[in-house]
Amino acid sequence: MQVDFDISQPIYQQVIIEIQRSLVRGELKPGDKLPSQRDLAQTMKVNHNTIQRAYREMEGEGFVETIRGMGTFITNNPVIVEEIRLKMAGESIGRFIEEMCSLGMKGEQIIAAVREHVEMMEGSQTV
Amino acid sequence: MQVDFDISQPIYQQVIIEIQRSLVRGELKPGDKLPSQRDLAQTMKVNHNTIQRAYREMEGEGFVETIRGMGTFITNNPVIVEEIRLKMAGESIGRFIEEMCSLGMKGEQIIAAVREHVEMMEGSQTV
Amino acid sequence: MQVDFDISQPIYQQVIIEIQRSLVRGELKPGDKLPSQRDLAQTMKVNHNTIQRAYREMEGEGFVETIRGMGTFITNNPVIVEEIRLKMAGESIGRFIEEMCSLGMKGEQIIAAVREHVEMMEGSQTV
Amino acid sequence: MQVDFDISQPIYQQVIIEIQRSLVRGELKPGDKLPSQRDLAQTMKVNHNTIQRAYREMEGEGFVETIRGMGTFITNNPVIVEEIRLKMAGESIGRFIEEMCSLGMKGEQIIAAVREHVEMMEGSQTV
DNA sequence: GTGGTCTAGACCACC
DNA sequence: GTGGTCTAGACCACC
Repeated sequence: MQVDFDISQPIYQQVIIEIQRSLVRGELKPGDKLPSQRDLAQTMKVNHNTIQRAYREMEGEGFVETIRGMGTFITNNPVIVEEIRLKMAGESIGRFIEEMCSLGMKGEQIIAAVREHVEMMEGSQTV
Repeated sequence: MQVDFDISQPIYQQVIIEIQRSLVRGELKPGDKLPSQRDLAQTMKVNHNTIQRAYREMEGEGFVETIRGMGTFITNNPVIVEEIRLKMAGESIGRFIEEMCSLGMKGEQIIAAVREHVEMMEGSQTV
Repeated sequence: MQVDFDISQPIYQQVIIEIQRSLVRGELKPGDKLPSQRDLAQTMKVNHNTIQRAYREMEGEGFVETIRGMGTFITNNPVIVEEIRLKMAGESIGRFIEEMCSLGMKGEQIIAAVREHVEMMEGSQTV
Repeated sequence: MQVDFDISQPIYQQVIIEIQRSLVRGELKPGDKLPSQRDLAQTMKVNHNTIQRAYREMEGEGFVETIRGMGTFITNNPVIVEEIRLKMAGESIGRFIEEMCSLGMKGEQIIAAVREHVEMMEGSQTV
């Protein structure tokens, strides 16, 4: 879980996104233990308080649970995987549509452009 | 044209993108003179070689023209605005679809999700 | 808002309680601006991060709203005063009943003892 | 008998309360010998003069008796258990009603709120 | 070992 | 001026 950080976003948010991606990709599963705050801090070369902030935010969203003295765990509820996936997809779509609008494209044009791109990709993959 | 830079991409590319955005937004027009390399370097607080690299890349794409002793100008051809717009839209769509695929979503799902989001936005504005 | 801290509870929680009490007592009202994080930190002789933690927790509960560069404000909704009052009363009752149970008293005994005490007080105040 | 101390109250009083709680919980019985002042001081990590002060106060209340050369004993009278229980309950009720009044609640409301809370607890356990 | 709290102090973004 | 982020490091509680 070694990543380079972006200056355009707080580190703790990038930590959250990395963990959520791992969950969506299936590398982490509901009930799994996350690395200890200090360990992950060392691995990611950031301060333990920064990891704690990330873990605490995720706890506030019900995505992880912290048991004092034991560690932090992905909430043991299979539903969260789908929840996180949808949340991340929604954010991705939001950013994308904003970008397209700033390029002067309107709703129908955006949908058409995405469809075109998708069909092009599927065509090239002989689906 | 004050921006914050991202460490995830060379600065000269970010400079190019900023200039292209200005063109698409209509703040720059075909035939307009760009700031001198040293002026822009100062404004953007980057090294003037970085600006030079950006201008040279754009010249290679036929997007700008440098006239010795006069400065650098947006190519005086109205068509380039649309070209740039489409190029940027295509890049944006590419990144977006890549993100969605990494979240496990497939072609039709992506199109449906975008349509849903667009309709939601239009619904809340048109009514 | 000068208080002495208790070692039995985190400082940031004590800060939250002090602010909630001020609200319930009417010294603070919905919409009021709280002291800036740095100012309150200085007044209370704690670190600004400790105050920030308190403010952030309250924001998570929808009790205050922070506007970057402007400050932190009690949520401008009269309903919260009653919400906070009920929340604090509930916590108070919970602690009390726990204490009484640890003294071996049961439900009806506790109610009877409270009633007795209340009537004694009201009697002595000529109500 | 390991406890954390509160700065809001003299330590010797906290020592007294701990001993009284042990009696009410049945961990100590009338006639039992208390630890020696120096032993208890070491266990509780406080100065032995603090323990001496606590023992002396309790002796003043007739709750313990010190026999020169033998040690300090809980007064060998079964009635004291009930006395202590009632005294502690009374203090607890007093603090509680003060808290509720400071939240703007009046006598009947307080009784109603306690009854509600108690019934809720019993409902969830009896069923 | 694991998380929780706190500090002092730095630097940033927005106004 | 106001909040936001981050660090290094301390000390604590619980196991």
